[in-house]
Order: sequence, then structure tokens, then C-alpha cells
Amino acid sequence: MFKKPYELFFKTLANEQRLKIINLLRKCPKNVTQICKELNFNQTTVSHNLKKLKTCGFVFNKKNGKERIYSINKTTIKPLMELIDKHTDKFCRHLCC
Amino acid sequence: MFKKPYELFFKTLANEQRLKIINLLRKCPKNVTQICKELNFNQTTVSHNLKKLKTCGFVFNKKNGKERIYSINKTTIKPLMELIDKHTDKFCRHLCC
DNA sequence: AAGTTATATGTTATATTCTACATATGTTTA
DNA sequence: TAAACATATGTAGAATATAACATATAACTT
Repeated sequence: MFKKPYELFFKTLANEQRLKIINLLRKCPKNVTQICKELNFNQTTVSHNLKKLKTCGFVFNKKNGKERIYSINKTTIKPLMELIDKHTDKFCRHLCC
Repeated sequence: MFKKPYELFFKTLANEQRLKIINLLRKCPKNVTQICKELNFNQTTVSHNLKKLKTCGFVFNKKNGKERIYSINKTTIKPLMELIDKHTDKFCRHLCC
């Protein structure tokens, strides 16, 4: 009935900058400017990437005056990353550098 | 110490043809020719894609005479897909078509 | 209201990935 | 050993994604 958008999800996760944003937000919520500064990324790229992450439900945001606070969707991201970590340990030691 | 290859994993999963191969192999192991025929893909593309999936440990293969039987890594793929399904249901109804 | 700060969006050159062609390698069969 | 079959690999044009520039929008400050 419903086609599941696996490809969109994985494409969205398959980007170094977005992965770094995800990793940063796992610690605590931050606004766009903070994300830019801490990762040394430019603002337009970060906004574009946050939009993609939001479309996929990997991050949420809320308004606070003129700033937007972005937070991670822990329900999905935590077990997802743990699963990948377990997979790497068990099947992909050869890929570690 | 070890950098985890998240980006490589997600890039490898972020491809329609590879997702279809994964989906096919979830049912049962198959050789390259069977995969090509059932999905109507050309052989060189399938071999290239199987190689990428194998590098990431998402599929395994074994020799049987001149053919190679590919099978899915259920340990990772099953919970991964279930996680994505749960995520879609809960956070991404809007993405369903 | 004008200026400033914070974030979002449209667009495009560049970089990356995909797909298929050509061909190589390996295995079985006649 | 030659032919046939099964799969893998090198490569390049086509397709797609990325990142940054220019600019728009929105909210706060004076």
C-alpha cells in the first residue's frame, strides 16, 4: 500500500556534513549559528542540510525568537547508530582505518 | 581510535537497485543470473552493486561451481529495515505516497 | 522605521555516482 | 582444448548530489 522511502532516508544519511550535524546534535540541541560555528560549516549549507534531515524526521526544530533550535530524533537515531556500530564491529573490521 | 564508516554504509544503501537486490535476497539466496533475471537488471551492474554490498558486509557469497550464491546478512538487514519501517510509521507518514 | 541578527531559499558550477559497454577471468562441458 | 556459461572488472558518458554564492524572509533592537 505505502511505498516506504528507504532510498530517501539512506541518501539523507549518506553525507558527511549531515552525519556531523547529527553527531553534534546527539549531545544537545543547538541553533543554526551554533552548529555552523562548532563545525565550521557555512550557514546556507547547514540550513539546506537541516531541511533535508527535518524532511526525513531525523531532527526536529522549534522557534525561539529569531532563532531555531534543532534537536535530534533520539528514538530513531540512537538505535540506528548502535546498529551500525554493532555491524561494523562484527562484519566490517576490515573497513576500519 | 577506529573511524566508523557510516557514510560508506549509508551511501551503499542509498541506491534503488541495491535496495531491490537486498529486498530480493531477503526472501532467499540467489546467484547473479537469477538476480539479473528476476529484477530485469543487466549483469555488469548487478555484479558491481553486489561487490559494494559485500564490501559493506550487507551480503555474503559462496562459490558453487561457476556460480556465486549471494545471501543477505540478516543480522544487520532485518533489524535495520524494521527500524526504518517503525520510523516511517511514527515520524514520516507525510512521506508516504 | 531603519538597522541588525538569524535563518531559509533559489540557483549553479563542481564533484560524485551510476549505468552500461567492452572485456577479462574462471569454470564446466563437448 | 575449444566452446559455452557465469561472474567480475576497467572505463567513460550521463545522471545526480554537493556546496557556496546571492538573496529573501522573519524577528529583534534602537
